[in-house]
Amino acid sequence: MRWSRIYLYTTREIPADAEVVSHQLMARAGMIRKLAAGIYTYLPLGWRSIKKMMEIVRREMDAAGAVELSMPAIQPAELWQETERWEVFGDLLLRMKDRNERDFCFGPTHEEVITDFVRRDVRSYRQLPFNLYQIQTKFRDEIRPRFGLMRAREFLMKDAYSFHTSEESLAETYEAMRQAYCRVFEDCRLEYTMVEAASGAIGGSGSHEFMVLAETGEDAVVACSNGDYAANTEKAETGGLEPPPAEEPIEMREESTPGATTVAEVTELLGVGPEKLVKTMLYDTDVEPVAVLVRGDREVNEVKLASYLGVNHLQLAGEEKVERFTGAPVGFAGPVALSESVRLIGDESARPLVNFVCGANKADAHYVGVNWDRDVKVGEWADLLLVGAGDPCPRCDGTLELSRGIEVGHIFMLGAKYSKAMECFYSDEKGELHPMEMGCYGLGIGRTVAAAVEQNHDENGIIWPVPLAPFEVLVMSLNPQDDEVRRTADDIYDQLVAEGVDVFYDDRDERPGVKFKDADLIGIPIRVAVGAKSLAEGKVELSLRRDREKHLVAPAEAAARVGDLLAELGA
RNA sequence: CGGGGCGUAGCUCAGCCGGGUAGAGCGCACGGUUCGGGACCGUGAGGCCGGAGGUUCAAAUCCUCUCGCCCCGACCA
Repeated sequence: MRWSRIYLYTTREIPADAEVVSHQLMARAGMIRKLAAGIYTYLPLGWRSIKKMMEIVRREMDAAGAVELSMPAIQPAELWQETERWEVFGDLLLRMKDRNERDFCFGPTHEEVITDFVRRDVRSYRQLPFNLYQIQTKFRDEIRPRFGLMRAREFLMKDAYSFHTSEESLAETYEAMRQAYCRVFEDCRLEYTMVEAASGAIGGSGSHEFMVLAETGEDAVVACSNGDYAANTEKAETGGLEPPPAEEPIEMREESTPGATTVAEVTELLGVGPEKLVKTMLYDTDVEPVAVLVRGDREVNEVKLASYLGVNHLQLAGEEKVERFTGAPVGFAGPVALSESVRLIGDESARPLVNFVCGANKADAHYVGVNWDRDVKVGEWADLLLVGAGDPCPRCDGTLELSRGIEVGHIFMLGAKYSKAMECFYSDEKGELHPMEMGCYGLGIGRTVAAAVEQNHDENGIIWPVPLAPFEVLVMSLNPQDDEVRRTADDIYDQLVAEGVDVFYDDRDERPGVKFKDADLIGIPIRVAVGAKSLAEGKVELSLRRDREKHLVAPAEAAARVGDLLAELGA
């Protein structure tokens, strides 16, 4: 492909709304352009990288026994009402009506659609298991789209769904998918990690996320320094915090703490450490108000809390509600003699505390010397802790480290959640009906490509890993008005094309400086520069985008040497 | 949805506080000089100042409403 023929315009300016480097560089390199919030055009250069990503995914899905199909993007409301997700998804669903006023949505995922047609076709255990996938445009009306392709509203995703007669069979396919995902991200040359994940609104038992590690990642992940545990912080557990030293219970008494509404202020005033405090967090849920007790120096994990309570929505109670439940302004809530209408749940982090401090449910006062059972009874204890760096590993004696990642893949063992709700049954050998066991496996195409840019760039532009590069080789004529230069560059380009090399040719009538800058920006891994200077000595220049080290070779050898370099890069 | 910010040339932005001829850089067109890391000189085109209403002799500028975009938060198969 020649630059003069492709539609490609780079820019020096960073678009005003591009915040993260992948968005900035892909926009500047003429790969993507925003049409509306979270909605992007993939320009020819960007589309080439996207297509490469899709081919890698197809190859691995096919190899793992999945079969490709394509389902509708527009889906009728009735299916979503069967699983109650028409309500659960809320505003995330882009809803629309057809001319007959029937409700539809633009599919954000396809569990309902696939379960619907599978239940029409599949009757017998003999037809199971199978695994179907598609690569398709999805739409989720995110509250806050951002970061270019990393968090778009309209996006490309590979989603696969498997159907089984048993959990064992599901586990087998789940494992095959897990390995296929690892191969995909390895094929892309990305630094990634697999973590245990919270399964969220989609439901199900087991779930893993694939995270590409990057500073700009929106998810926090923890990993044990010994490598035997990694999880999304939304779900991560700890090995249990160090218990406080044993003490004899002392008498509970009230202390005046005027204006001390934060843990820091209370501990300062009373001269105790924050780990001696019990923080009482009041939450509003769809069902009932809840008070969560957590050690003063720690935070509540709201995802764990929502999943423990089995609710979809939950938020910290507002000032008014806090006053209504505790009879005190925000900052003085405590479990002692708290309103009966509030469900009291203790986090395990607070359980071992003795003689602790907590709010007195009245303004400007805290209790000290509080003890469980004697002073306050907690009916429920649960793990609701947000893990932090340095916490003990739940699997070994290592400690947990925090890092950030971009969620590029997520696989779930759904179990029978959808098959039950939608009556997707099969009959077994005895003719008895059972709901099918299901798995689903998502992988963000555009997001992975953006993640690759996050991980592979420098101050001059993108440094594509070969598998995702829009082209593998760039030939540039530095002085196209010079006949010999142009002829030599043409020859090398033609030769590479003839050899089937994935080559791009900057044949534009531009100054060398412009071409070098553009070459760095679009980040094609191998560069062949043909210019009057080196050609006078009978040479052209080969270099890698990654190290920019120049190698002079005779024009006649250029194509062969490019082949060597490609082989070295494992293309 | 709550808090904050921004909509002015194709792009990035000044001008707005304190109302009075609409600007810069980049890009684009033309001419010339250049030609190995985003050249230089000259000339030029290009704007309903997001939209609607209001105040005023006069509005990019002040007021009201509205639409869009961005940031922080809540949310996220």
